[in-house]
Amino acid sequence: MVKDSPTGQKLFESFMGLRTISWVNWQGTGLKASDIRLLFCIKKGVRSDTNGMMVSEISNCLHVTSPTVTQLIKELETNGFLYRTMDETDRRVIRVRLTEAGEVIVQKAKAAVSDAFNGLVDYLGEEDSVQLANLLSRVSKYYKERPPRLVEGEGVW
Amino acid sequence: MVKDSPTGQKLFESFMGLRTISWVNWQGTGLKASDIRLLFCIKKGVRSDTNGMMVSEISNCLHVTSPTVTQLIKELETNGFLYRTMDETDRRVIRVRLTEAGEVIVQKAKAAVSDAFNGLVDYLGEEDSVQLANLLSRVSKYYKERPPRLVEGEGVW
DNA sequence: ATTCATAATTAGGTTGCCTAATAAACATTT
DNA sequence: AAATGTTTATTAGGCAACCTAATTATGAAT
Repeated sequence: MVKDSPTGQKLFESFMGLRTISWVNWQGTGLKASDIRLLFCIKKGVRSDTNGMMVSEISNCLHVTSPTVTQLIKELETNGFLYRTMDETDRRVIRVRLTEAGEVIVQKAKAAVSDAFNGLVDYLGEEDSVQLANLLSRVSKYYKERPPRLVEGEGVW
Repeated sequence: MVKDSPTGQKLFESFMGLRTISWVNWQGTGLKASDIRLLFCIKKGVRSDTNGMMVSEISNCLHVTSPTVTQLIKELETNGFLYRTMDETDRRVIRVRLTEAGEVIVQKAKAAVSDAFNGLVDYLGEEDSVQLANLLSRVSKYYKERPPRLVEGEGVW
């Protein structure tokens, strides 16, 4: 028996309303949103990992499958924003790092993010913005801990 | 000169973390997420409009272009979940309404939403859930009022 | 030595949008 | 009334951002 939850419905509608928002205009970088996210992910991951990032680590970080990562990497490598090296101890593994050009793009992209989000933060106010970020983090955490149930049978589930 | 905004960066990361979440499992309905959103939109819009919804109204409601709406409608019409009629006073306009089968699917889908979101609402707590919904509404409103700046020239903008 | 598991890749497909061009009907101007 | 412009929906075609299944190479375990 499913509980009727107006709050749940409201939340659902709110999240759906965000679907088509294009948060940042990346045109200045000449790259696509998915490319930038990948570069951000590597920038972040390599700080604490001098070996460069594995495809599987990136996959986990971005919540996408490894074929998707391979695809993204391939394009960005030919454009010279990152490079791969073989892992020294496990030859199945490749290590991905930013090139100098990649670092430059990341800086540009960060500026674009600031520019895009300053307006929103001003609109919401600093306090509410922080709270929103925290709530959204909790939402992500919830879905990470509790992956969606799989369906079989005839009901809605 | 762009202000450095850690709050903006945090918000950005939080929103990006939501990207790949599949909020509701619609398999029980046999339809895709975009189909369900369209049916919800019509269900909502026709309450206050006995004439059925125009393509342009749906387009506005879902924040997608009218060719996208036409495409969605076409599929759902052949599946028998909605039907079109010509407007009586303006022959350019078509009016879209749910069929009985469409109404049934909408009810099923609403149950699926409740089922999917009850868990999240429990996790966040009722109060925080409501607050989150409100904050997200404000975000939507911000982007509706203030469409993204267009780019030209060489800077990040 | 064989079997199993893991890492990355290749190939091909789907979803969910988009833009540009077109057709039909309505509205406005001359 | 005719021409022009505008609005509505549609058709055609394309792209971004993912996915699954199958494959190859290597490493780990029995």
